[in-house]
Amino acid sequence: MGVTKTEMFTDEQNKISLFAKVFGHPARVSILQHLFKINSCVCGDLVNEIGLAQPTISQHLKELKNLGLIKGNIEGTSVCYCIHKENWTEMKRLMSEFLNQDTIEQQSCC
Amino acid sequence: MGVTKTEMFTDEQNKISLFAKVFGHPARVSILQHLFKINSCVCGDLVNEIGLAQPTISQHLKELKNLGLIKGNIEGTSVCYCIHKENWTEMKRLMSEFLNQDTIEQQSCC
DNA sequence: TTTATTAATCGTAATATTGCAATATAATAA
DNA sequence: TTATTATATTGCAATATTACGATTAATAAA
Repeated sequence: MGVTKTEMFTDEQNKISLFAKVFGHPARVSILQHLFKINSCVCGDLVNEIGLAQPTISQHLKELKNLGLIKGNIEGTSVCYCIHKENWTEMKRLMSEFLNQDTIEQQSCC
Repeated sequence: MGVTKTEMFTDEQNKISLFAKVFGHPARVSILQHLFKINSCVCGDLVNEIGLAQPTISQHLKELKNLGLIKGNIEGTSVCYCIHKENWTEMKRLMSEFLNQDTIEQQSCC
């Protein structure tokens, strides 16, 4: 197996888990933090910044792009990446709602 | 390979990705939502609630327990699970900081 | 004690993920 | 045209994840 049974869950649950999954690797966390820190397009230096091989970084970037969290602009021979702010905001709404479930009531039992 | 090179990342980046990874499966999202909805210990009915086999649910519960997000109390033949509120709050702080990086400045370029 | 009930663990098959060398592609520079 | 540079894609090996049947362990009920 190894295949997730998405059909038994709601769209929201599947969406949350898809976003979470892409954050489930430190390289992708690192890439996003770097893009936020620079706060502009980053061309090239992601491979030097993070210590993984170029094809590996390229693959991680692809996953972030597939989920719409970053966008890439071709600039000559290089590609410049930056955060897709609108989509990030939308993702954040979904994840925050999930994370803030605990603030609704308070009466733990164990 | 298939093995994550954690040694090239900071503790914070690895921690974020570990929490995110556990949210990266809809069954675990669903389990947590159910525990929050009930807002008390849940004994047994998680297997009925979610449509997966008992060993599968047990495995997902173990992962949530390993990260400290839930706790289980043995009650007779059954085990009662609930959210570990303190650890949830701590996790939330870490994840929120990561998610709210976009609010620091605003001057996208692409 | 015997029998049910409940949840954990073991074992295993199927699939997914990670990482990188090799190669391909695309744009610019000489 | 022919390098050169930067990124993407392919192919593959190693490992991880998901799911579940079978079994085990532990308590409760008869």
